[in-house]
Amino acid sequence: MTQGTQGKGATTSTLWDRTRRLATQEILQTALRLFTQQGYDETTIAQIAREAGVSQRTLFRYFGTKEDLIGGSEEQFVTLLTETVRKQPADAGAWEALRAAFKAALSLHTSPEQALERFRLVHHTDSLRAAYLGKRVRCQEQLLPVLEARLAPSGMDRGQARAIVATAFACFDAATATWLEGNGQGDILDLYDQGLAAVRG
Amino acid sequence: MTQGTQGKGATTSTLWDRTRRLATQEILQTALRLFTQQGYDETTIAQIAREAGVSQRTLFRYFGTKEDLIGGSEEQFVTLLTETVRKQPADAGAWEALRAAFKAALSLHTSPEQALERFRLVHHTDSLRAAYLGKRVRCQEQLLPVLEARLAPSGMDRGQARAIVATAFACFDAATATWLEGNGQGDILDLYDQGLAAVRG
DNA sequence: AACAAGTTTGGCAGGCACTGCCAGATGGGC
DNA sequence: GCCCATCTGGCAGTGCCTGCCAAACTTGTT
Repeated sequence: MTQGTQGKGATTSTLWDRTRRLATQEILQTALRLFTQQGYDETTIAQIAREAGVSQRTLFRYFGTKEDLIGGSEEQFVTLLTETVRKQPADAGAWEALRAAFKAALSLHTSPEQALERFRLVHHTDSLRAAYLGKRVRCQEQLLPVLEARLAPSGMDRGQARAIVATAFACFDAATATWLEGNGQGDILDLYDQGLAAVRG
Repeated sequence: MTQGTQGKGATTSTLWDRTRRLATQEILQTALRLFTQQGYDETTIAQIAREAGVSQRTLFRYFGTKEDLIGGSEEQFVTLLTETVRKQPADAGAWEALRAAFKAALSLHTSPEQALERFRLVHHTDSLRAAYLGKRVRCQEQLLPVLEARLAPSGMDRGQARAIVATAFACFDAATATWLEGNGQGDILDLYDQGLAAVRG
């Protein structure tokens, strides 16, 4: 609805878009800084807005909720996951496709340190964790139809496909939890493989 | 903290406790009725309190949050699950123990119709679902140490145990989702078995 | 360079969940 | 019947979030 005549231009040159991008980054950085400094619940929207130099009203226009100030948008995440799965070779099974999707998702983080910091924050804050889990199940639901095609040849019904997707995400979560417990030691994907091996063994 | 000199008496005779129990039921019923009638988000605490005949302040003393007005307390749930697992015979594997725990949890519902209604409500309301998922992972975490003993002989480490517990819960959730999709057709535990079979190949 | 049109912003009022505080009502033990 | 412990209700206040409207700004045109 915003820019209709943009075609596929690489650098969106309009001043509005640039300012918007800057403000987004500024807000996001400020929020993350304050959250890690004094805790999520102890940080108010008013404070973030003040220190980021925008009004509360504008902040809420950029990010719908306080929880959104943590991670990339859910939409972006869903797109990445579904596209990655879709791009997998036709002969790849559902498990491989899901693994590839997780790998792609993990590569979004700029550094393991930042990932650790973020995971820790989400993991230790009830409201944040709940919000994350909500996004997670919505991702699962979006992924289900994409994977059903890959599972139909094996004679799997919808319910079983759902169980497989849910299991993959569960093992991914378990892997990040274990990774977190070890303060970022090792590779999340390795932990994921080990967990899945224990389950499917 | 409330009654200390109660020992293990069956009928708590104090008037206070009886009134308290009555009020709890009244509030719970009113809330569930209003939620199903007009939706969770469209129902305010003020309305529930008014129709249940208590003040908002008292309602919040009985139930800490609006989400708590839906299901049994998290504590009760955790206790049931852990106790059930603990009571399983020593030679039962982790998977059987978890299955038994889910079976026990399912038997808490008074009727499949009520269970369906409740599940539907939780499933369709974002905030409720997020709260439920939060409780769920906390249950997982409490269950982990109980199951670790059962898994140690197989040479499973903590991370793998976590993956197994997470997978069981994931398949349980997938089963309820499928059950919900079929409007309560079939048995949740059967769906759980089918899902787990698909996962464990 | 000024103008018209569309978009974004900020401030205000308000709703809702939730909490701390304090006075008043109520049940329990003597 | 009395005192103490507990519970209740109302009030004010915080924090997240939304709708609304006027002011400021960007853009394309003349």
